[in-house]
Amino acid sequence: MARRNDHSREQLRDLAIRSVLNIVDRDENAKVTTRSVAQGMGYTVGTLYLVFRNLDDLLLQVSSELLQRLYSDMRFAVKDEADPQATIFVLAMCYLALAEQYPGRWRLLARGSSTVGDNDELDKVVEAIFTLVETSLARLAPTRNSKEIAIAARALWSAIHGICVVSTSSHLHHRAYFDAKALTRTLIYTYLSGFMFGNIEPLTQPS
Amino acid sequence: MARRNDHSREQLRDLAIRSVLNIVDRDENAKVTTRSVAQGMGYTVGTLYLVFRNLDDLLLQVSSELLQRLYSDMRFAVKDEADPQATIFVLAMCYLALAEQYPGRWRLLARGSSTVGDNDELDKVVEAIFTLVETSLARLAPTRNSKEIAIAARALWSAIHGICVVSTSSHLHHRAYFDAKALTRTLIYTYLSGFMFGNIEPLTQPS
DNA sequence: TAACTTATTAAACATTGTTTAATTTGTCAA
DNA sequence: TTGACAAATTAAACAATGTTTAATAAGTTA
Repeated sequence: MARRNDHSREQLRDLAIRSVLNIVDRDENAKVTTRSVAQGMGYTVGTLYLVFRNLDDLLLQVSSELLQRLYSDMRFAVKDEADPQATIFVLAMCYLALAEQYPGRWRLLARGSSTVGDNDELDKVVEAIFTLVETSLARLAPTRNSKEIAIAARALWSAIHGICVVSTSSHLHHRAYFDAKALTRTLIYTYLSGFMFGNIEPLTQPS
Repeated sequence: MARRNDHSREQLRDLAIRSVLNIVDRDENAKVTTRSVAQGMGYTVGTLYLVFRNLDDLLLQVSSELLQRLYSDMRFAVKDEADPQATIFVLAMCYLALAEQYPGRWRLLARGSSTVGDNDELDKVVEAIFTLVETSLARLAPTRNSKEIAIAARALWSAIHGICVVSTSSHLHHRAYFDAKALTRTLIYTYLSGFMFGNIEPLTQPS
C-alpha cells in the first residue's frame, strides 16, 4: 500500500487537524483517538507520529489553530469607532459563539493540556487576544496605568472563560437567565462600570 | 486471600476516597487509575466495582466530598458581623486556598466529568455555596432584586473559578501580579463596586 | 459437617497511546 | 535498465488502562 509523497508534511498536518475538527464537530463528546484521527485522514497511526511528537502535541496545534481563527474573528468584529464597552462585549460574544456553535472545538480549547508552555504559537495568539481587550480597556478608562489595564484584561477574560466552563459543565443552566450569554453580559457591564467609576481597592480593608 | 467482611461498604467507600486523595496529594499530575486506587486501599480492582458504578462515579463522589469540606470551611470563615465585601473576599480565598494547597484535589474538582447531573449530593452543595455568596450580595446591595442577586452570584463565582482555571493551566503566571490571588482581588472589588454603584445595563446599547 | 451465599481475586477482554520492524515505493548512480 | 539506497507507510507488537467474568476462598447456617 505504502504510497510515497502523496502528501507533504504540511499537507499531512492539515489533514490531521481537519480530521480532529471533523471528529469533535460530529460529536462533541467523542474521544479523539490516534486511530480515529488517522482513519479520518486515510492513513494509519504511524504516519501521525511522523508529523507530531504525540497526541498531545497534535491537540495543542489544533488549539493553536482554533485560537488563531478566533483572533481573526475578533479582529474582524471590532469596529474602531464603536465605544470600548460595546467592543469588549463583542469580543466576548465571539468567544461565546465559538463555544455555542462548536462545542466540541471549544472543549478542545478548554481541556488543560498536560504539556503546557510547549507551543509558542499558542502563547503568542493568547497574548494577542489579551492585547485586543487591553486596547479597549485603555480607551474606556484612560486614567488607569498599563499595569492596571493588563491585570483587568486578564481578570475579565479569565472570568468570561470561567462562565463558559461552568455553564457548559453543569448543573445550573436549568434557568434561562443563567445561560452563558446572560451571565457574561452582566459580568462585563458590572465589571466595566466598576472599572470606570469605582475604586479598585476595597472600601474597607479585608483581614 | 479473600477476606470477608473486613470492611463494610461504607468503609470501602471511605477507603477508596481516601486512596484517591492520597494519590493526587502525592503528585498533582498523577493519573488516578482503578488499579492504583485499589492498591492504595489494599484491595483489587474488582472490589471497587462492588461499591462504585465505575471510575467516574468514584471521582464524582470524591468531588462531592471535597466540595462539602470546602463549604464547611466557608461557613467557618464567614463572620456575620463582617461587611459583605470582605465576606465575599474571604469566601473566594477559601476556594483559592484549596487550589493552592491541594492542587491535585482542585484539579479533581475542575475536571469536567463526562457524567454530569448524576450526583445529587454534588448539586446540592454547589447550590449551598451559591447561597452563601447570594446572602452577602443581598446585604451589600439591598436594592437589587433576588433574580439580579442570583445572577450576580453565579457570574462572580464562575469568574473566580475561571481565574483559577486559567492561572493554573497557563501561560500567563510569569508575572507575579497575574497570580490567581491578585486577579481575584481585582475582580471582586471592581465587580462589587460596579454592582453597588453602577448600572447593570450598558451605558450605550450594544448591537 | 455440608451446603449455600457472597466477598474477593485473578484472569480475560477491549481500547487506548506509542514504538518497532517490516515492507513498499520512489530516486539515482552505474 | 537495473540495482541499491533512502524514505514513506504500514502492520504488528507492547504496555497501560477501564471493565467484566469466572473461579476461589471464607463466612453462615441448617
